Amino acid sequence: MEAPHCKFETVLEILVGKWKPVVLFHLFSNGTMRFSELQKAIPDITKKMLTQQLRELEYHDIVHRKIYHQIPPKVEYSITEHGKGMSTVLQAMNDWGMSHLSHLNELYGEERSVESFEGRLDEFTKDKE
Amino acid sequence: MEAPHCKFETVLEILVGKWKPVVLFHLFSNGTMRFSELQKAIPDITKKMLTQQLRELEYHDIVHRKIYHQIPPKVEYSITEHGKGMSTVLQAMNDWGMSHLSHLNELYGEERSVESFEGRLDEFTKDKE
DNA sequence: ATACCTAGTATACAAAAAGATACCTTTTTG
DNA sequence: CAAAAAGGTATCTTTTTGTATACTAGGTAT
Repeated sequence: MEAPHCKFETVLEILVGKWKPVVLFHLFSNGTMRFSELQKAIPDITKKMLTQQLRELEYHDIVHRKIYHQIPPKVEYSITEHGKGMSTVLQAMNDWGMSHLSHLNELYGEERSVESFEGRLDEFTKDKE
Repeated sequence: MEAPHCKFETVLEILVGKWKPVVLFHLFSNGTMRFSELQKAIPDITKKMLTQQLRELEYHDIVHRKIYHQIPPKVEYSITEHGKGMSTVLQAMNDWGMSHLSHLNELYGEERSVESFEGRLDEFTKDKE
């Protein structure tokens, strides 16, 4: 059975936040991106949220922030070496996540998607046998 | 560099929630547990929260709920077969998480812990460089 | 002189998640 | 008759997250 001996919460700490997955996705895919490029890539995010999520990732040394002292300002973000080490974990999460999605499809039918989880949950919460 | 091609969010969906990690930890460790045993194992959780987290895990077919139709009621929770398949992911998260913790310790000093992340973040948010 | 550029910050507000507390069920025990 | 037992639900309040909007800095182009 292999009980995991706790502390996967550390990874959660890093990834939790509405926009962190997308931000990471873009940085992992594109390498180095400016603040404004990230904004364009994630149209619905506000500056405040983008800044916040980036700062949290920077705190965990997942993302590096390079400031060019110019006017107008230029700031580039990229995945740190330490951050790259997380990619195997993300890959593992991704792979199992995919198979989990098809498992959910088997259970609840095809008209499922990650976004519609909540709606389904309500129905489910009602007692059944 | 190996860019993870997205959708690790599915795993986040399952694990996010203040009490999910602890609940899973106990179920993975102890096998089958009654509602009240979980409550005792996690003293600060309220019934409402425990129920909610369990229902969400049940929805994802990670946790199974077995009802004994007795008075007083008896309900047992356990990890499903599908849920056991997640243990490798949790293990990966756990392992990298541990190394990440020591990395943080190198960066910020020993008086660090998972719980004190936030306090540190505030200091960090202020511009540096 | 004014507008524009980028990468933010400040402030106020709305929405979502979590906490506190009380109540319900049905049978057995005192 | 009242209390206890286990596993909840209902309702309300508080806390945490996220959104919307306006504003800033300092130099360049018009």
